[in-house]
Amino acid sequence: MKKKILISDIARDLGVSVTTVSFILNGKAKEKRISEGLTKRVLDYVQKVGYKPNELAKSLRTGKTKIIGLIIEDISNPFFANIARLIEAKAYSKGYRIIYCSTDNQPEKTIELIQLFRDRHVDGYIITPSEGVKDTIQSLVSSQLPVVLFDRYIPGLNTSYVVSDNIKGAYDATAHLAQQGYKRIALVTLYSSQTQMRDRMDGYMRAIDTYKLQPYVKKVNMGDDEETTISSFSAFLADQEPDAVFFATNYLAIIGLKALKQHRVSMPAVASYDDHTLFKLFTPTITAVSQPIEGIADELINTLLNQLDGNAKENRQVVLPSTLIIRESSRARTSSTGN
Amino acid sequence: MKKKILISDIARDLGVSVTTVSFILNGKAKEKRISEGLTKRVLDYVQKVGYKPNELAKSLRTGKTKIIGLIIEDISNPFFANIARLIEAKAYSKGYRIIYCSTDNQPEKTIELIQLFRDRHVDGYIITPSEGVKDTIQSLVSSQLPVVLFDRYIPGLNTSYVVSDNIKGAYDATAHLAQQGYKRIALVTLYSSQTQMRDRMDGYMRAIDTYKLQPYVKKVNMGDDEETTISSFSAFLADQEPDAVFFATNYLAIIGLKALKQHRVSMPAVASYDDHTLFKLFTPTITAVSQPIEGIADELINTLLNQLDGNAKENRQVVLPSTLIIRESSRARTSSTGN
DNA sequence: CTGAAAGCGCTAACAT
DNA sequence: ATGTTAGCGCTTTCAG
Repeated sequence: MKKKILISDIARDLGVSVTTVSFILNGKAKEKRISEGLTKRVLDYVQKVGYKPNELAKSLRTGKTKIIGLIIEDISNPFFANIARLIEAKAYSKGYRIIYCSTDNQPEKTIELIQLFRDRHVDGYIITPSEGVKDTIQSLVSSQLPVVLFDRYIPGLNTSYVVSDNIKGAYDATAHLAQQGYKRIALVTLYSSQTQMRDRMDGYMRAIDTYKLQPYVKKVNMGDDEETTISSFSAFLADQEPDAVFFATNYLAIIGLKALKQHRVSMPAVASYDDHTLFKLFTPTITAVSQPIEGIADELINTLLNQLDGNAKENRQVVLPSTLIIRESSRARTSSTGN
Repeated sequence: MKKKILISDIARDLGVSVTTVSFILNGKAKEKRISEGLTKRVLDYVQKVGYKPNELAKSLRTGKTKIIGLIIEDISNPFFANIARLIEAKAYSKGYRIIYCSTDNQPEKTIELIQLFRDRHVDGYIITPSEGVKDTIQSLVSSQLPVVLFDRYIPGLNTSYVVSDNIKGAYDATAHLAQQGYKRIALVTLYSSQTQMRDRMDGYMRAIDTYKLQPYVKKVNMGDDEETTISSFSAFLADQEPDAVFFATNYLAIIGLKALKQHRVSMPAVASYDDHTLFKLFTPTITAVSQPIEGIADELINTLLNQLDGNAKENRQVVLPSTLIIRESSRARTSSTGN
């Protein structure tokens, strides 16, 4: 149907040189002082025949693809999905396209994806680094490629990043539970030394210190199947009998809620880092630390575009505040429940 | 850090021609009868210096990118997100990469994305078509590009597609509600003439016919903000007083549940097309028609790979069965509720 | 078995 | 102001 039409075709048809057409097409008509008339004639003709330059050839020639690679932990987590959507929209308006992939937080997959994006010559990278990818990211940075990390960063690696204030967010949630009268406040987190997890633990511990409580920490394995995690968590509940539980991520909270629902133990107070649609609909509604999604997306794309434009003197390291959203699940502890 | 190394570099270093290296790299050593020894020597060297061919140049030359474009309605909907993940994994194992984007079901965005992918010369397309993109898809097909639609298809356009049995799924859910003793069973759906919506309506109506009930249909606008939809739905509930509601999609159900939760009307029985994590956690748990996600992903990728390999005599149009998952929200109607 | 060379479609010095 | 032309890095025909 559509015969592929080339820049040389349109040059020939119009009796001008390809250079002229190329200049006009790339908005250099003014700069190269090409006549208004000709410019318009070319543009109109291009429009008419529906000429589209071969982006592959263009990229090969210029070394630019106008593509940003977005490598995130899990596209099916609403937190990441929403950030992805926002970034996509913002990048789009700046003439960049996004291609994204999920890592499932697996180092091998992350490394492979970064390699894939390198092969495809993406212009810049936005990454939620999993553990064990320090070298790979390092090599990106050393190759002068624009990179900005988010949700977590890599200690000892000087890159740009955008994260939320995990310490304060976790502190606020824990302190809130303490203020509501809960005494045995547990933290449910992952076996993970990633910065966001470490910081949430830190925030939790600081609040525990402030209120002179005892810590109860349950760690679970990211990779385990849901059944295993549920029963392990249930065992923890039975064993430690916390009267409040703070989940370090929304997917941990969801698994926890499943466990609570299944095992019909008496419901402790609950709070979670990261918000989720479910939290507004669960009975009771769930208190959560909400990250500033829009702000994170803004900072990410601005930081990256800055680097892409070459205006990046230094790396930007942004920490944005989270907000505690208080819902039913952290209602003040009733005396009847206590002793 | 990494000096970009070219095929000519490795040819020079090894004292052979680029042709030889290229042949070896592309697995044509045997075919071209290049000595085992040389083949190994080249491969080892390539390995050692970490040579990576420039995929851009390769694509420009061969006209193949080994990339599949995945254009879906909404990556933040778990149904689509999960399918995307499965497709990604399967494509990956066949040497294809996936790049995906969301359309928000907007025709303009869909058309733009298809154009973008065309510009990037993706080898094949998997698309959830929004309304009003018939011509664009047509032009893809006419240009002999491998395309397979899913979740819905475009009537009057002969393409491959993979959908679930929407009529039967909706029929089953509605019939189930009827069998449980509900009399005023409402359907909540979108203003949309897309095939999946039309078919779900159809299935609902057939069940209504079978059980000699009256239909109650509420249509809402996809584009409206949540508030508007909630109040419009609440008005419908107050006005029509259905004793059971069947939602045509999971996001409609979620909005509906929010409305029910907010307005504290007496809870009707509820069922939804498409499952969702939330449905297992809501109180009551929500009955849902679950689509065979794995099966859909399998069929999609197989159909597309078939076309990519050129073994596609004809278009494949696959309809997969859905499964009704009965949960608490459709418990038999109690006499106390009735009259 | 291996090498020379012609492009894939485009951009941008360089020349005019 | 516009045309000529040399590549970007790779694959692949055609000759040895």
